Amino acid sequence: MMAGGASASAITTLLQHQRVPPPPSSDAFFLSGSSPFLGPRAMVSFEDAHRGNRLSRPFFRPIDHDENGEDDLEDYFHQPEKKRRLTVEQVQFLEKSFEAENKLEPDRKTQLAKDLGLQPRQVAIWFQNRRARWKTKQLEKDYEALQASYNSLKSDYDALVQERNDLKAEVLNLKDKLLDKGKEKESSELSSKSSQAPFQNPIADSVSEDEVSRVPFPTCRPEDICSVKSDMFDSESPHYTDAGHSSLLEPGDSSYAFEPDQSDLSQDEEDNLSKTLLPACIYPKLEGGDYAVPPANSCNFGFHAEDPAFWSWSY
DNA sequence: CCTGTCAAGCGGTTGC
DNA sequence: GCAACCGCTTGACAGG
Repeated sequence: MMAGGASASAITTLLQHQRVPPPPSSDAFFLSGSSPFLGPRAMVSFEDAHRGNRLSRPFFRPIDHDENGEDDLEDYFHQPEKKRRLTVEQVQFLEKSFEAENKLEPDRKTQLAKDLGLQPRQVAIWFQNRRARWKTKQLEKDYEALQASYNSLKSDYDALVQERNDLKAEVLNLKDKLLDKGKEKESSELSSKSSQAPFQNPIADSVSEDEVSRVPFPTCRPEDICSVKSDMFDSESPHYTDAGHSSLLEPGDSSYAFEPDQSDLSQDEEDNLSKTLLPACIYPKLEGGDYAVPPANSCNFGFHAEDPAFWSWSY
């Protein structure tokens, strides 16, 4: 934190080149006298000097204005307020002070005001505005970070969708082969055991063709999966568990940020996806809402694409 | 003339 | 109740 006392000399050093004509005599009371920050464009308000009077007027006329006699002085005090920017040096010093501490204690405010030749209220206003600007920039940074995170997750998600579609096609293909095998077996058994009840293919009877893609996962036992799965899956893939589904994909709301091909996703799946794909790190707290509670490792989806527990949820 | 920036105004909120 | 703060807005000003 920058002590106010140390600032005066720094300011003097910084601005010893800047000399400003004295203000109108009637204003002298409000000035801190020798401050080198009384730049030509500095403006202070009567408001603080005359408490309660909201009419504000500049203490200083810009240096490029002529100052000729009482008429001008009269005009000066009756002109509507003209806003004047703080000098570069004033702003520099305020910036340094802001970097040290973006909150303004009363003591520091009065010291800064004295050092800079400003009204304390001006210093307070400058800090208010500066905090607002800082917040705006921070929001922009956060937005950019969110955007980058979103793009990354989106591309990951798209890749996974593509992969899932490929796998689904492969499963369909293998199911067709199973059906063919079943029919062959049925015909051979019919010929050899014509007196017995006909073999019933569990898959063919329980799943209609147009619903083949919606076969509930429990009908597909892990060993079945292992037997039909492609070499895509490592047979030593570590953790197939029945609990895998629920632990990875928690129920959630339907605030889904993406607009992917959702034609074959159930609402629950979409919700789960939204939870999985939008972790807390990119979930700023929304007004009146709570943070979503994503899986702890959801930044990488919390699972490997090869994990059967993962790919099973979509079938 | 348009637009961006900034000091300041104003109303609402909060903490003491 | 008051002071400090915040969000939003206004008005002056500068630069393209």
